[in-house]
Amino acid sequence: MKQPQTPKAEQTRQLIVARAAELFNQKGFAGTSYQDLMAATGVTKGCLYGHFGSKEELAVVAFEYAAQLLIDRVGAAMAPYEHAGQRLRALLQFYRTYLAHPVLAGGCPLLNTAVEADDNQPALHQRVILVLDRLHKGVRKLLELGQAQGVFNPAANASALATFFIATVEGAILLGKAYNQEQPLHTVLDQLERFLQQELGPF
Amino acid sequence: MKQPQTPKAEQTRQLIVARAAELFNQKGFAGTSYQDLMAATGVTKGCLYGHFGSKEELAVVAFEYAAQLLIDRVGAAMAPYEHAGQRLRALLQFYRTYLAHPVLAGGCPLLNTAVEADDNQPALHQRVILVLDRLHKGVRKLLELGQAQGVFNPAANASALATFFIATVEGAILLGKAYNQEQPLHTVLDQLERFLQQELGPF
DNA sequence: GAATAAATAAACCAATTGGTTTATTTTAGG
DNA sequence: CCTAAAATAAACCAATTGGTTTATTTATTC
Repeated sequence: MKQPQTPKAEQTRQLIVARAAELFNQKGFAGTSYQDLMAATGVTKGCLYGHFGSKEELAVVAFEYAAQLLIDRVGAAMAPYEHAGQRLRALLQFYRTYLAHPVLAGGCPLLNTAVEADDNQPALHQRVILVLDRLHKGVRKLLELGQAQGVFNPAANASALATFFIATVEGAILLGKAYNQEQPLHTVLDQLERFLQQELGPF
Repeated sequence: MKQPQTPKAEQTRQLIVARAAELFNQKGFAGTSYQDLMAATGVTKGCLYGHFGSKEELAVVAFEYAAQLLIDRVGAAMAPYEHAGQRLRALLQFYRTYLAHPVLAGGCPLLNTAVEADDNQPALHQRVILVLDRLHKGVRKLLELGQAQGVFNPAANASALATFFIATVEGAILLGKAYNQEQPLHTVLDQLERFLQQELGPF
């Protein structure tokens, strides 16, 4: 059953990917069965296998979809600004609303997939690293932009701060989800902002 | 098959718990089957069911074992010191060696279990929260001790810093495991230490 | 060494797993 | 409207899942 990619087929494929991404994000790879996928997509097993050769293949495509969604949302949050300080504030603000407006039901796909994949799914694990790299590069470039603009302390270690930013934000989401409360998320982001203000200068 | 808890039975039980804790920590709850458990423990399915009524029951006991192990190790790392600054340094040092000397194969059980359980296993999720609370309390008390000893800035928000500490450390472990490198872990912990120095004063 | 407890081996269970195939129906586009 | 593509329904697969039972063997106490 080859799919010569008619518009309709492409649309079905996208629906599958979007719903699968949510399911995997909530239940994990091992915890998601084809029955779950059929129920969530409203599509037949035959149709699923028509589009994706295996659960793993679907999971990889779904993760890349989720990761792109995340990156797009982060980008959109910062898009209105060009001043690096404003962009950084927008980025922090994006994560402040993460529990209320998650990119995907089930929390952060980067966090969830990283944890499950690192010991078990090499294909997914590899993609997680690529996305972490993209995210790190994005944050680092933002900090370097601010340094070039003269608004951030030029002596700050942009790369190390980007690493720290990602770790802290992911930890904050972990706590927020675990407690199902905004408070720990806000607490952590407030402290993170303090720290950044101090390393980069006021922004 | 009731187990009137003879010393031998207790010993077998502990072996099961220890090995199961590692397995669950590596493969997750959904990803671990009784076949896996039998292989890892070297014990029969009948024996497993003799000691634990279900996979979930075993997973809960195994998580509590892992969590206690973590708390004990953290405590042991700080035990040699009574000066709060030294204790805090020991705590940071403990996490610096976390990848090389993890409490349990598969990374941090708190991180792993929190991520998988929050949407799927209410029994485990509940225990995760209890352990996060204990950990938070421990860190907070350490900071308050330092304030009482006059070595930490008394104006610092001990509770918020404790939350921040846990989030950042878990995020650091996440990155270290994802990249399978010590570098991100060290980078994050170095920045965390800088921040703490600044909030608490030099220690 | 006898009594007892613990563990094994293995058969058994119904349900589900990931995955395949095929004939049929639905749908879309030229 | 007709063709080709897409999706369905359903049967099928062997393997595995979590879980139970029972008779037997192995250890461990006292």
